Amino acid sequence: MQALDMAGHLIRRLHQHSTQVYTARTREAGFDITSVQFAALDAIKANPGIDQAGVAALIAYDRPTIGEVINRLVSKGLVERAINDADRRARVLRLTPLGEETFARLLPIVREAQNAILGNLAPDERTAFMALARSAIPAE
Amino acid sequence: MQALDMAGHLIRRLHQHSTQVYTARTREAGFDITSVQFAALDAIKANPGIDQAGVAALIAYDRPTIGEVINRLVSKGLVERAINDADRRARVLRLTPLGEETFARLLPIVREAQNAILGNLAPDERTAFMALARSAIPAE
DNA sequence: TCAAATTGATAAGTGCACGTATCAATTCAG
DNA sequence: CTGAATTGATACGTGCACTTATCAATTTGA
Repeated sequence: MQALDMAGHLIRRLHQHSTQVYTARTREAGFDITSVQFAALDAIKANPGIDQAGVAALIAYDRPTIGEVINRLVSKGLVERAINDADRRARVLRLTPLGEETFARLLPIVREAQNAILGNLAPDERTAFMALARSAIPAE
Repeated sequence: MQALDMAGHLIRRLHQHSTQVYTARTREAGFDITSVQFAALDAIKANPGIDQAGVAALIAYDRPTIGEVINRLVSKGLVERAINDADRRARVLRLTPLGEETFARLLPIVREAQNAILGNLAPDERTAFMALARSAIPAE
């Protein structure tokens, strides 16, 4: 068992833990919005009129994945998608009123989940971890 | 854009980066074995005769996922699966000779990839990161 | 001892995550 | 100005990752 203490394995375990905490907290609060969907909502809220490729670039996903994520957000009534008249290839995205309201209610829960994710670390360790993580991630 | 600097998002980006480095290195070397498949091979090599549930527990996956991973390893001829006569529910797993040989050739490449994954960190930062990651992951 | 609980495996379904390919729309270069 | 390259979106395929459900085999406990 050499794999267990490799960086890649630890990072995967962290990601697994992070996802489980996120899902548990948001479900408890009555939401059915995955972390990718939340990130997409956040990007669209901050950049109304952005297109799908823009969202993908902002939150570091590939376009096919984001296309399907947006599909789910549209079918949940949280996002509206329209053809951009200036560039007819692009789909202009905006939060619906329900999307705005849902995001506002979800945000504090997601924030709280972040503390829980690093709940095994002391406050100064959390800061150190976040700084190291930021450095380790390649620029783009 | 509040999500970008949240712990969950940083961890996801790290995981994405880690997977990309692993995949690039192993593909370059001519292998088609994912990181989960490698972890499973490692667990089976270290514990010949282990069953699927044992592998899942060791490397922290759910049983259905590991079942499919083992399927792929069996169809690649790297693992053999037999019914355990002592407990006929269980499938006893072992590396085939090809599995042994493949693992031996793959191991140094995977090890090298671990350094590359944390390539943006200085040596002492890597140690610190690994220690914080270990602490952050829940006990079991 | 035998019904109940547990355990190992698998099936079915959802949702990423990414590579590759394709198509349409736009931009750019000669 | 027009053919080539680029860009936005989508389709398709693979491989996780997990939940829930089901079934069979085993263990257990009254």
